[in-house]
Amino acid sequence: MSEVLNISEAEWEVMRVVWANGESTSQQIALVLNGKRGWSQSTIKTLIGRLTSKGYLQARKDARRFVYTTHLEEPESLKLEVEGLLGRICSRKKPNLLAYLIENIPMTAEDRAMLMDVLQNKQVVAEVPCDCYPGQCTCHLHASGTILSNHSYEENTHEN
Amino acid sequence: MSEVLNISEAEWEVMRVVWANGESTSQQIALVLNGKRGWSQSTIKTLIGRLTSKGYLQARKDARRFVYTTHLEEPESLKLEVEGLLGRICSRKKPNLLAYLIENIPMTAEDRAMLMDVLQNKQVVAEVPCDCYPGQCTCHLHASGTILSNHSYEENTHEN
DNA sequence: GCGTATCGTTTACAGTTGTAAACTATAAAT
DNA sequence: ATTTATAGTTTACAACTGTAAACGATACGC
Repeated sequence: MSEVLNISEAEWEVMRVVWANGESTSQQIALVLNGKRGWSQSTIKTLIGRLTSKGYLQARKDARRFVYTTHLEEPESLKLEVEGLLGRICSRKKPNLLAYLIENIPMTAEDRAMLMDVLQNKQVVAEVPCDCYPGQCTCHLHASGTILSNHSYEENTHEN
Repeated sequence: MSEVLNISEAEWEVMRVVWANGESTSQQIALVLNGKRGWSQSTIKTLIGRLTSKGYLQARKDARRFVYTTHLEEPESLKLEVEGLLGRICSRKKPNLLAYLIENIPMTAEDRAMLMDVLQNKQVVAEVPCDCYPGQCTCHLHASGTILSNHSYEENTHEN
């Protein structure tokens, strides 16, 4: 549960059907995705084929047709994808993104309470280190000013 | 600030340099990305070219060279990307993803307090509606228990 | 047994992405 | 003026994606 997934957007649509329904035939998948995206059976077959060779779907012969299953879990998969995206920004900016998401994801009172709880139990650190490659984040711009050991981005709100 | 971005992974690396340094020449960008990814100047030029034709970078002639800038903001861009990913799962599952992120994103006490605050002020809804296409989410499987009006996918989970 | 519907497999083909060499223009150095 | 360094533009090319038609095998209806 930590390698990088290689599921394209279109392939993801197929995975969702299998995640939602468990064992699925290409026909069932095609039914859903023909409705949702207008894709032909051919297209679905191609996508299933690709997912199968990538190892994300398993095919079990059942009488005349194949039944497809997956060992992947949807939540895990999405986590991997999201983590991939989060790797694109400085760690120090991630809490702000979180704030944005909290503001924009609709939730019930229970959800909120649950998140409250998670947040309350969250371990914090004294400082979140900038993990960007120098030149890709303003944290580093002033970092080497006086070489002051390791922490050195106290006034990053402005640059030159 | 709401269209879908089309910035590939490699292109994003270029954007980060411009976001971090503001006006940048291809040379500066190449310096950073040669260090980080080992890419040649040629590669950088290609990426810059693509970003420019996509309209994500603007080129201003400065003496003999071009200076590149962007009108995009990094946080906005990432939000768009993340939102794209979030569109891949049922809205009802998003709060759980949030919990996961809170648990896994390192933050300071201030960050946590800030998020607490955001959470405390968060408007909640009585119920988060499932926004999945039928057949791509289990929410729908049981949703039609007694209704059976227009939708007709109640027994797709099995076929002969 | 023979046509027909149904699967799965092969082939197709254009667009995007990663990665870069080759080519061209031009300014700087001598 | 000629070489050389530097910047940008064109061309390249394989892998991956989106989308599907064509082909082949086979089971079902009659």
